Amino acid sequence: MIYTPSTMPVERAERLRKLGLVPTIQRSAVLKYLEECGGHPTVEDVHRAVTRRHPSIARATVYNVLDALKRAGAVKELTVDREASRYEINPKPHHHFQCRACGELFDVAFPSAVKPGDEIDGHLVEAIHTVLYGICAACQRTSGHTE
Amino acid sequence: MIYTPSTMPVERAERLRKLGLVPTIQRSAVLKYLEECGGHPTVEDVHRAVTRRHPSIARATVYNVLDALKRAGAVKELTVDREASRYEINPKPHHHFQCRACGELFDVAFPSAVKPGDEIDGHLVEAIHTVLYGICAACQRTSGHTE
DNA sequence: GTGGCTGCAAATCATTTGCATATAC
DNA sequence: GTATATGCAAATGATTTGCAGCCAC
Repeated sequence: MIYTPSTMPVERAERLRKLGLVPTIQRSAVLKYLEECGGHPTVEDVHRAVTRRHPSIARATVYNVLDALKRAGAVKELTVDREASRYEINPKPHHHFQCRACGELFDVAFPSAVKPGDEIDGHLVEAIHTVLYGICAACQRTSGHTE
Repeated sequence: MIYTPSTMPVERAERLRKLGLVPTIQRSAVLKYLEECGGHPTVEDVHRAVTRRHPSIARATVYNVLDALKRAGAVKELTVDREASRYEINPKPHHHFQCRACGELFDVAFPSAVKPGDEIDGHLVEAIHTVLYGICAACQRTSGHTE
């Protein structure tokens, strides 16, 4: 097993500690990538990216790290249909739109009819997960999107 | 291979034909179960139920049948997080609520802030998939639901 | 030192696929 | 008879797990 001792910016180590996580080079690298990419990478995306600088990071470790970051509230897991999970830095509340032509996923913002704290049929709402499906702006311009 | 010749109510055979599907006993049985159960069964649920009367139905056939019914518009596939897909008879539009205590899935109705045909950031919306998470009415009465 | 993490490999689970055979019409 | 479905088994792909060795503190 190749296990690289941690060297990372002090700020990110501090950031991880504040999240209640032992700062390791793997966690630092994953967090750094998520902050920089700004999109909705899959586990594979994260693993591929992080592997460039740290070739020995295991796929299972990426799963572990993402799960730890999720439980610490630093990132959100995003599941659309049965595709591989995606992760994003926890930002202000928003929803997602997936284009059925190109498959791309977009952040979209719109008012929700329901908010955390609301009650529906006696059920207490804590979180809302909405995905819109359709044709994205770019694909509408490309002919052939109508089926 | 044991392949049972079809015997089914004329109405359901007709129903399947109107959906553009060759009526087979397997399709009839799956449709019948979905109509009767009224919930959100998984593929395994459907397979287990249908197997009682037709012991030789293959799991793969249940997948095929559900997919055919879905493409024909008779049922909807429902994915929540990374759990196994669930299927429901295509009813009037509604959303779903999942209890994080007991895991149960409920149908809920509330006005959507977005409708099919709307545009958001230039993206054309065709469908909306919303899942609410929280504590259901029954689990709120049971102490211990607050973590 | 000690408990928490990691790398690696094997296992699991839902779903898909290939193919020979049976059915609907 | 022909196109379509089914049963069965093996393959796939994402995710999880078990475990021995390493690191943070």
